[in-house]
Amino acid sequence: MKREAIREFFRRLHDADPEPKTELEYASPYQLLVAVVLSAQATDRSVNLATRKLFAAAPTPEAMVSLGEDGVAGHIRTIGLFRNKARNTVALSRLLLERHGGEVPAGREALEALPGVGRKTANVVLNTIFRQPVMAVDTHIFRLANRTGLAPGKDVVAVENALLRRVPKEYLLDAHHWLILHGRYVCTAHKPKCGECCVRDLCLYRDKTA
DNA sequence: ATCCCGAGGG
DNA sequence: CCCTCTGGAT
Repeated sequence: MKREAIREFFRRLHDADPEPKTELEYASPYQLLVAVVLSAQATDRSVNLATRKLFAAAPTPEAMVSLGEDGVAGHIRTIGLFRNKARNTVALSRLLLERHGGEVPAGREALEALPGVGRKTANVVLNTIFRQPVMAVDTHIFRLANRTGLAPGKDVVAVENALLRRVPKEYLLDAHHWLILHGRYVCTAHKPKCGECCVRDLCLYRDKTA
């Protein structure tokens, strides 16, 4: 996609949703971190159903450690990969208390040192909580970047770097959420809704059937 | 490359 | 039945 087309692409997403934000429910940086860890290979809707119960029982890292793996698992059983996620949630909470006074660290290295936190989760926290201009490339953004021709790449790191190079600076801070939301509701994996897409004319794909 | 792993949609 | 959902660790 050409430079001016990319600018127009984000201009339209901005007009449609001037202040995009995550649909994950959370009441603190700690809760956002946990919610993102739980969101791997799961829908936001199912994560929110689980975290409502989980955060009511354990709103802080101290309470999460007390609740324990089995206790956490009991609240998140309806999410896929729940055993790994329960283990990581407790271990991560323990590490936050030991190394960071129970606070969420603002650096990539410290975040990725936490169990269950990889590059994508760290980028979500850095962007959403600390408002840093980074790109968390998840399943939606990877698909959309390649399908539209916005920022093609073989793997997620290649797409991340392509986006950082190509997204205009003034849109970079919110680009993550615009792309996620567009991928979730319009540019879906199966049968994308090209008929109701505001950037269809800029897209490489342009579904023939819609 | 493989495993983890429930719910919802088609 | 199949695929997908804001991945990470081994």
